[in-house]
Amino acid sequence: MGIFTNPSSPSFTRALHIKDRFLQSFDSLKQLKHVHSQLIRIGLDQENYLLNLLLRSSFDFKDTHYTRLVFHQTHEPNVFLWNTMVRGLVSIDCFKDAIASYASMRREGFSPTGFTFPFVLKACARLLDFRLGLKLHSQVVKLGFSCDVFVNTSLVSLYAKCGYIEDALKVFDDIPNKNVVSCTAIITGLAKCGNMERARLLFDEMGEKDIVSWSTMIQGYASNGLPKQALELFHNMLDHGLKPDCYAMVGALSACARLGALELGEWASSLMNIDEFSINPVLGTALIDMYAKCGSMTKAYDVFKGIRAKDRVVWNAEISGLAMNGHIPAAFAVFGQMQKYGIPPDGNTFVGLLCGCTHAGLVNEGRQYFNIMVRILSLAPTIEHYGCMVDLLSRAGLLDEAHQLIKSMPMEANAVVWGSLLGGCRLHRDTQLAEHVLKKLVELEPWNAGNYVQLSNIYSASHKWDDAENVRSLMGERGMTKLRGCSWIEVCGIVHEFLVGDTSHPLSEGIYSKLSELDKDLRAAGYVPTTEYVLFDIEDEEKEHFLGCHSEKLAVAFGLISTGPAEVIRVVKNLRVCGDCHEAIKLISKITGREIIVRDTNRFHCFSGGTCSCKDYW
DNA sequence: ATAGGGTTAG
Repeated sequence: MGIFTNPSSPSFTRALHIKDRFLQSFDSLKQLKHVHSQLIRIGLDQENYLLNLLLRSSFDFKDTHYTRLVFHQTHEPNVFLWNTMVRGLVSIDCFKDAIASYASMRREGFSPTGFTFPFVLKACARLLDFRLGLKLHSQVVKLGFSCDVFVNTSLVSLYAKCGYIEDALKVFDDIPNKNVVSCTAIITGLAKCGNMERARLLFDEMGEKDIVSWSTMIQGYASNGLPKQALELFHNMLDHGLKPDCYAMVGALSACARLGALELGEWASSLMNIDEFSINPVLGTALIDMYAKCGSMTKAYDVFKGIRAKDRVVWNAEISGLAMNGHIPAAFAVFGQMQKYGIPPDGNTFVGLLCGCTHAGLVNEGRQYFNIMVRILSLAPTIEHYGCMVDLLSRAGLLDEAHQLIKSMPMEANAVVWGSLLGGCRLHRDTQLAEHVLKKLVELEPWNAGNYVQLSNIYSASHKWDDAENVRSLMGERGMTKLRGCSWIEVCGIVHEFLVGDTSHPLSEGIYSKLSELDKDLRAAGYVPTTEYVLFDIEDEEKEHFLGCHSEKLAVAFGLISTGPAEVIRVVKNLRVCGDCHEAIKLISKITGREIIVRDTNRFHCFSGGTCSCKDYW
């Protein structure tokens, strides 16, 4: 029996006093230890209720040494103390220790309670240990917790995190009293495996929605490449009178980043106290990334400067942003700063740096960074690093060396790597190697129509008519639908979408008359439309007249007629920018004196005064 | 007398 059962005991008031002290927070471990010493002095240091509060507070300081000391000095730990131990270890990310602690608890003969399982299952989920999960699940059943909604929600989350969505669904379906949390757990799992339709059905069926469920859906759309749906839901959430939390904000910002929707992104960020972005590095990173992907590095840098506790991810986002926007010396300088501040770089840091080298064609610098990473820092290069190196070498025309590197890689090359080599083939007009690469790409991405189109174009150009025809019929057999080129432009906070040859826009007439006006100007400037790009074109479209109707041209023309003369025109395209359009947009930037930024699947093209920041390589 | 499950950026 504990001290609180006997109010007449002389220690009762002192125990109450100490209990109240535990309900406040502690500024330092020293303060906590002081209260511990008081417990010992007044002889209450074996009072399990108070010890449990002490143990719980001790985890705030992430000092497992002291935590263990408290626990081991307890003569007769009860199940509350064991649960607190497991929970605390999970809360400080010591998942293996948490599981070990659970094992000790069982060895000591304690039977887990309904509270124990959520903690230990969470540890298991974070370790992605499916086998242990199965064992725990059978204990859950054996000990009679199969109807506990808390325990089952943890199981759903565990299976979903490990990628076993069917098992997760099975557990979920059998939960008798589902609630908003268990629904959110399964929605997370469905979103993770890309099944947003089913996730949405469940979401719409949920009676009660809270900020977590909204945020989960928004984030699910954003990370599954459905940014418009993400933003639509974000608006819905606001209409329901909910204020975005940092999770919803990160989802909305990443959707804006994908769409290149700068104004929307700034509007979204204005819904949150601006200080939050300086205090929370996750939020800050999302905002940097949004600005970077919208081509606005000046603003990204302001955010970056303001973030108080810059972790490695913050630094990486800034470096990558600068690199992808072509500010290479600045990217190198920020890397220098990062080292000065003693933040050790990781693999992602080097992806950013190598991407910068590729952008600027700095072959030697790229080789140096690769060596620093591998030889000095002993970081194992991933396929992304090889992709950057292949890109770098290919761009410089070192196609053989790039091809050799692919063959010598410790892993199988993926489509990105082969795609980089193909870029080099395109730039340096090597159709033979391109044919080889495209065959690989068709194998690796049988669903990607662009590869078939390019391969067939190359066959046609080298008069291999039969091969060309075979590729075409293969496309037909596989029921391929060509991915239609699609571009977005945001004007006054509204995202306008254009498809190839689109005439559905309300201002379509104005857009096309602007295009024919530009056509005259371009011809007067001596521009001759080129057909050689057709060879490597991924959009299989008739080019019956110059300045045809590729989506990026439509979007640019719309930008010209609907924005002020000093505004930057920002277009985002879902495919690589077409070569012909690229030439045309360069000249449009010269004739109109406008700055035009086109982000395609590979990189930024900043057109200004008749040239492009990509130096005609993409 | 004590506690619990679900959501974020590269």
